[in-house]
Amino acid sequence: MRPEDRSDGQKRTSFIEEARRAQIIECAVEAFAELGYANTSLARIAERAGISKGVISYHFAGKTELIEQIVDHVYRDITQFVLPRMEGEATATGALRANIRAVVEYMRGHRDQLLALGEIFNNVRTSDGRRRYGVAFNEPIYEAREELFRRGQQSGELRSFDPRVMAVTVQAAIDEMFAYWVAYPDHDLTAHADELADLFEHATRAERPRGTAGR
Amino acid sequence: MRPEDRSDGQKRTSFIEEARRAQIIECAVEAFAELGYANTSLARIAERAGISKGVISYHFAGKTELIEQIVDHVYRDITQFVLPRMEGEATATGALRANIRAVVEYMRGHRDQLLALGEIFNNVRTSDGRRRYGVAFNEPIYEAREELFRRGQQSGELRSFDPRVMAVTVQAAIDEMFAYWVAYPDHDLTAHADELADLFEHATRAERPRGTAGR
Amino acid sequence: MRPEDRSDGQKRTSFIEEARRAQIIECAVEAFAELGYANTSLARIAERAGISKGVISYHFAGKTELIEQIVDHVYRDITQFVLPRMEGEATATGALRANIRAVVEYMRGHRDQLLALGEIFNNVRTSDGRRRYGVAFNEPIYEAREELFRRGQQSGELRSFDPRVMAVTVQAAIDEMFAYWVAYPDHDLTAHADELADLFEHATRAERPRGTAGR
Amino acid sequence: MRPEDRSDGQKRTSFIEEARRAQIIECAVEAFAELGYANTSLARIAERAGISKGVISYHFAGKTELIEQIVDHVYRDITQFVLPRMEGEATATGALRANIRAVVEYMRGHRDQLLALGEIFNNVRTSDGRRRYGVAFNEPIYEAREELFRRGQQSGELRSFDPRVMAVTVQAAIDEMFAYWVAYPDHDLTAHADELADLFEHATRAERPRGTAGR
DNA sequence: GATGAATGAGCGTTCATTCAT
DNA sequence: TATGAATGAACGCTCATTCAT
Repeated sequence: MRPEDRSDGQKRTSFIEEARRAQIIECAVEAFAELGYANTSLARIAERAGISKGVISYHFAGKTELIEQIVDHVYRDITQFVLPRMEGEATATGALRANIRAVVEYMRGHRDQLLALGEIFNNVRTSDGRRRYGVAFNEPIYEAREELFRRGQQSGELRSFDPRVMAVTVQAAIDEMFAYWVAYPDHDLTAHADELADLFEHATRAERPRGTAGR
Repeated sequence: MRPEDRSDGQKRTSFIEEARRAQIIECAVEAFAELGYANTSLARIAERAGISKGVISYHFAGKTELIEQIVDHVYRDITQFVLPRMEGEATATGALRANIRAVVEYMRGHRDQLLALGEIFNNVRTSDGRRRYGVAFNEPIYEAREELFRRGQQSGELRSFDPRVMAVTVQAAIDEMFAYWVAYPDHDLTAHADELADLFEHATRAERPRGTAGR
Repeated sequence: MRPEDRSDGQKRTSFIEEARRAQIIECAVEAFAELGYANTSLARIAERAGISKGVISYHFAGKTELIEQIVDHVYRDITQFVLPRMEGEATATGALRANIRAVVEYMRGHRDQLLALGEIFNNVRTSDGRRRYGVAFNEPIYEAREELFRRGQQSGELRSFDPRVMAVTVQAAIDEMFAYWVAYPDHDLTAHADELADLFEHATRAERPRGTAGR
Repeated sequence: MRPEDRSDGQKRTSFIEEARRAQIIECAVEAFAELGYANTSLARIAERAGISKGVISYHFAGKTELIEQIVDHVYRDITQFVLPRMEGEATATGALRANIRAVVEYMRGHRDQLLALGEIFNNVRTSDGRRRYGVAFNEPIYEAREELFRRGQQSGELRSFDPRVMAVTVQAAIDEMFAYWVAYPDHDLTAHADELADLFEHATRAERPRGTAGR
């Protein structure tokens, strides 16, 4: 029985327990990133970690739980990295630019994590065949960005558009920037990020009224 | 033994042969779309087609060839559908809008095909572990769209931006629109398409020179 | 229904029928020789013959009958070649030497046939797991050679030894000469054959009585 | 995952691991001997061992490794048995006779091992279609026997003949003696062995010079 | 006479999982 | 805590054979 299951609530996880879990998660991330979802078996992960295959089953209830832990771990990591870097921006445009830059900065240091997350999102299914981590999993991100756009529209900074479509599209643009960089590692991420920021600035900002130009 | 490509080019495949191959491809597309790549085995495909598992091996050299045929089939289909609908547009903005609308129209009638293509693109790997259909597979699309943007920039219709980033981002926006619609089948595709067209119109059109308005 | 099955006894096999059967047997021999028994399937044979797989099943009751036909064909061929070349030899030693030389001559022109025969002998089993063509299949050869040796012993040409062991060993020596030549195609078959003839001459000839030497 | 060769060389395989491997090898030998190469599948071997099919794949990297282990095992076994029994023989003729007797003695107790080895030698091929264990695999035996004959020729004990042909023929004679005994289990192996020893003694010993006898 | 099409069994292999130690 | 050992299902694929045309 793993310590976590203890009912007395004491010392739910030992240090060594946590270290093993972290090590396994790390190796699993590497495996998913390098080999792809379909080619990543528990045996391959164990091989990378230099441990017996059974150890994974001991520390995680099954492949499903291991994957959930990976998703949790990476998601928490990204959020902790990106959110602080978006604070203090007065305008929606500024916040979006900061958002994109922060994500790009994260990408550089966490290529494997993001690749693994992508493999998992694209492939993991529930037993009834539906995606386990569908678009719906992005809802928090969409909603935050929607809120950002809505405030910008209310303040007159941004033009009128569907905030949900814009939020979804921004995410798609960022994700594809990552995929493109993975495919072409020499690709200039910083330039791409700036282009994206410009793109969405033009796409969202309020238009100066045409008639007033000659005033 | 299936009749191989004859050197004289005559009667390469019989009618019944083609029918079976088409049926198998169709069922495979359904399976990939519904079950996802990792859960789609030849047995599952055969089950859907109501045939014995070995029949697939009889008509296709292997799973690899079946997948290649699916990719070829869908790619040819989508190209034949979209390209004609983009002709006759004078402006880059108009062409892009027509492009988005055509793809949306295709999506409605070919949800499974596009889903299957996505599953295949995201998962198929060569024996050395690299993606079989990587971003590079989108190169023709990127280049066509780049050319469109470049001509728009030269004519003064569009502002200055990196055409490659814009091309990549347009594709990402379209792909994500599809994924979003799959996740939320009640989502208004037409409205989304129009929003995208507006978005990229704002993002790409030339800015009226600030100084010339005689303020 | 194949013509052979006709009860009226007329024209049991047509010319074209025989030609096809001969062609299939020839290609099967090649396949067994090149690929080995385990890798030779009806499909592979058909491929070599440039015919559909089903044709073999049409002309032969099954793989079993095809193999039987091959054995019959090759056996008859060998016998027809070797026997005439052994006639006219007065002594047992001379007959054996002629025998070895004739077989060697046959080997040179029928490498594949002998290889195929070997593959079949070593591998074909009856349904109860026993060898279909065991050592027992060599009985006619053994007996003929035994008879030769026995006559040589009666005439005083040969010393006293077990004719059966000698007959078996001669066959083994010839078979291994063939295998060795197959493995080393540059090996000098003629020299090997002469060595064998010498070897068995020394091994079989009557010894001059030791005591009489000083007479 | 089976514990691979550790770099520190410690505890490479557990006791139970070795026991299972030995058991599987033993059952595989039986299966090859009884059923023949083509009819021996991992499933059949597992059936004999009373274990699940996957267990074999767990203990051996694949069918190839299992077969290699069988060959290694039997080869080592036979060498350890025969070599000591050939020592202390002063003459080449004596050594050869001891050799034949030792092999016969081994045959009696290891019928299946030798049968299995034969099945494997005659059938296993590399992926390019060539024999995995060809005649070349007998080279060490040939060379040792060649050396024996050569020394006998130099000492004047043996007549002049091609040592390689003689070595190859001796091996063929021994192998065929085994095959004959397998086909006719009541066959008198001891008598056969003595006949062979006589045969090769006559075939190899120096002839008394014809002229010196003072006829 | 000949063929394309299909079948069902069996192949070697990989997998996630279980369990006694 | 950790592991080696084992399992049974499923995988992609090949096979000899059957059969309607």
